[in-house]
Amino acid sequence: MPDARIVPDGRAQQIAAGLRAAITAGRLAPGTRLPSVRQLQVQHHVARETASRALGLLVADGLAMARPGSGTYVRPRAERLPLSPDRYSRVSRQEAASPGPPAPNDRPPRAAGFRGARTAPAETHLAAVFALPVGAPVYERTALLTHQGAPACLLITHYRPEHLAGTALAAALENNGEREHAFEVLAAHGLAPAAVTEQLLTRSPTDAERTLLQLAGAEPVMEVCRIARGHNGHALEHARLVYAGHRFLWSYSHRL
Amino acid sequence: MPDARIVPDGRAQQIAAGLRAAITAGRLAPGTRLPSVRQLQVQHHVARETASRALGLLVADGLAMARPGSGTYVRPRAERLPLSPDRYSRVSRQEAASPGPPAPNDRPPRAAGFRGARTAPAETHLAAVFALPVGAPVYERTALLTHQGAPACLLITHYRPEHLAGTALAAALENNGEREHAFEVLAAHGLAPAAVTEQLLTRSPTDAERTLLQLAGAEPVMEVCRIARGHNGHALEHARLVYAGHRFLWSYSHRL
DNA sequence: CAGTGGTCTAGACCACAGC
DNA sequence: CTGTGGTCTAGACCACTGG
Repeated sequence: MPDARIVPDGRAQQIAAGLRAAITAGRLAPGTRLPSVRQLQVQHHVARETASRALGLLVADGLAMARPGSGTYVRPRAERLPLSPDRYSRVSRQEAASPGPPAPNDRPPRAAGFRGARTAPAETHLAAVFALPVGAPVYERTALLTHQGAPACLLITHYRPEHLAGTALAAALENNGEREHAFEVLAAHGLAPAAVTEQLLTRSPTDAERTLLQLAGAEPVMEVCRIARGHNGHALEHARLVYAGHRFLWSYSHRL
Repeated sequence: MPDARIVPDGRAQQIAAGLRAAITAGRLAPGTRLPSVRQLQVQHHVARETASRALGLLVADGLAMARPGSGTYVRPRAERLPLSPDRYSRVSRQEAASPGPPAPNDRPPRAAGFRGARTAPAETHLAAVFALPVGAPVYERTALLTHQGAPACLLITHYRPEHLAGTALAAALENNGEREHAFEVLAAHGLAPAAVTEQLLTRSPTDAERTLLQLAGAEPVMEVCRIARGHNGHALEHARLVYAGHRFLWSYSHRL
């Protein structure tokens, strides 16, 4: 029961602590190359394995990234981009007039990387959302969204097939992805969402997510399940988004 | 640039993969003791260190927990408790009539463990929220909330001192914590919140959080900054909550 | 090519759990 | 007391980077 483990000691932890302090204090700027395994080995009079473990601890913390064959580098710390439901209703007048400081990088993630679309059978959860029988066909789109040039979010979206199959809306969604939010495309085709519910959870990434989102060490993902409904309450869109958790900030307001 | 690392091989990874499959497939029930380091060593003809690393990978994944001197055990997977802003306005009629299945464990976390209260000087962010000069005194409460007997959430709450200092409200908040949400206590004293904004972010826990919340491996925390405002728009409460991220699910609805 | 991180080995010592 | 996980050592091989 006494499972304490307050603060583990050990040579590897000590070496890591020294570097960790230097990084968080800013003495080692992002992008700087850390001492190599062999340098740490002689500096601290430890075995190679121990020095390697010390750097491994920093990588696991997300403070550093290892590039085999090159070195271990201080990881740049990205600012968190706020995401709020306002972005669903706000018209994208981003590039309006002034190129001033108020809008440096507050553009939501846009599609890039792979994209795909297909018709797939609905599993139980999805079928319930759309009030369809299990196994009924649904229209599915997948995308990898990027922000500031880096992968930011995996996206799987589902639609009712009768809304999309062979319609202009489907083509519009295909050719979009770079410019405007899917909600704007839906609205332009007479399917404006009237309400959105979002469920958020945080967890460790899978191996696939870790590589696709370029996550380091123990950085978590934020998994968001979003359901958009029309004025009649029927589901228009079901989206499952897996964000690189360290790059965003989710903001919600509620009147009591 | 080609930083792929699709799926790392290595003996330790292979051994871990076998156990991981057995766990996720349910062949190894939660609570089961995994093979010991020395058993794995002879079973797979590897060095002790390698077998130890294999178990370490499972612990890092949150699939297992190591109890030194005893063994390594399959970690119980907790259900996620949904949290939605509804809980702020819902009257706590939990123990009303039927003890049926609809309300088994959907009670929000309640205070337990340490609690504290003091007056502290406001730092810049807090001062801005309360429209006070930096360094002005604010009333601060800390608590460790538990759910189903396990630590669930660290809580730091701030209030304007004139609302609390030496009032019945302060005493009520002190003596509460077990029964009702702080908002109900505030409302009972004429300070009913009219709007709430919440900012959520996910990150790796600090060492202190990892021990206080009994987090295993790479399990992330969800950090929530909540600001409750009265009808005049002035901040009534500022709360910073750090949840054990794997045990909850945050739910929000929004009308467009 | 020399230097990098990643991994494995065989052996050792420690602190702790539980009988 | 035996078995447990945790850690360190000294040495080795590998695949890779980058001049």
